[in-house]
Amino acid sequence: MATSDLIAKFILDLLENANGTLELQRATLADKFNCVPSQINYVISTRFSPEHGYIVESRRGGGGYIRITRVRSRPRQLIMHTVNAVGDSLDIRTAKAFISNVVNEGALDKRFARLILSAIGDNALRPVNQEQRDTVRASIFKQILINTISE
Amino acid sequence: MATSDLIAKFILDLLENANGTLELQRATLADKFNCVPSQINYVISTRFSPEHGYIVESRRGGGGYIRITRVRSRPRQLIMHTVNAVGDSLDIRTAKAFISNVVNEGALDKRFARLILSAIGDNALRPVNQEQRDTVRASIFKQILINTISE
DNA sequence: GTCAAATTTGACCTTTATTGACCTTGCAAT
DNA sequence: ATTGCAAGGTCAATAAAGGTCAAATTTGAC
Repeated sequence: MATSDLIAKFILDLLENANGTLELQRATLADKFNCVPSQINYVISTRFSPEHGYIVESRRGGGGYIRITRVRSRPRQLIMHTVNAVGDSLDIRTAKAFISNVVNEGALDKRFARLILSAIGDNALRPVNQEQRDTVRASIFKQILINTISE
Repeated sequence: MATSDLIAKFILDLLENANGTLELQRATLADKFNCVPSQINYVISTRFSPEHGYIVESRRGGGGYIRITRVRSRPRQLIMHTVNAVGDSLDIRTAKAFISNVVNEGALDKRFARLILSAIGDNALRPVNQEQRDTVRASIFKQILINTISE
């Protein structure tokens, strides 16, 4: 397993035990995993972004820290929030982040998630030219989410 | 026996021992069989596609992998039949007909059906211009159906 | 023996991870 | 205010995977 995955898993564990919020020292953590400090930033920005459902705050200087907080909201709300967060354009990476967040929060079934992914994946959108893909992706994504909660 | 067959057999064995799911390194495997890495893709796409009942996921970059999972699927024939019946273009009326047929046959859940409809409806495809819509619709539709039978 | 399908190869591309040099901010002792 | 250390932040270069596509070759049916 890649170092970044291990770090992410470690943070996830901490969050679990700490009931959704934690503070960590970048240098210390980097040391624990024998990596450079900036890799911690990499992990945080790729796996603990707002799209993934986390808020990250930090402070530099003596006694500095990085605080990660997991945000939860009720399913319907979360989905609407997600719909609103998606703009007119959506790349596949960001889409994946949104989806995994919604799944993690229990607001969406895994099977649905996979189905959505297949609908907005590059394979399905092959007939759409590159410049338009992200726009179409955003549209489909939002439409599906909206339909998911209606009824 | 052709190399591709040997590779396929090897993967099949691994799947057997690993109870239906496995992760492999493309380069390593290619090395083991003295072939170029892309031949692994060839084997996977010709013998472990969703149509054959497998889900393949992968990740690039450091610590990358290819994961193959064998899946159960009962109403596969009907769905595959439908996939094959859809050409390169699909208007919304025909799509609805296909979907309701599959639903009536019990091969697809109603909720899934609704989701698919919202993904290929004119609302979702608004950003796509008229001339291209049916093409895109066909592509998304097939992609979703194929993914539906895996899982 | 011919032709189409399947396989094999390789050049080139994209994505993800890792690393390190350099930058900014906060705090506290002068 | 100034200075110095203690954090954390940024960004670009490089490395480490896997993906794609089409040309070349082999195989098999007829």
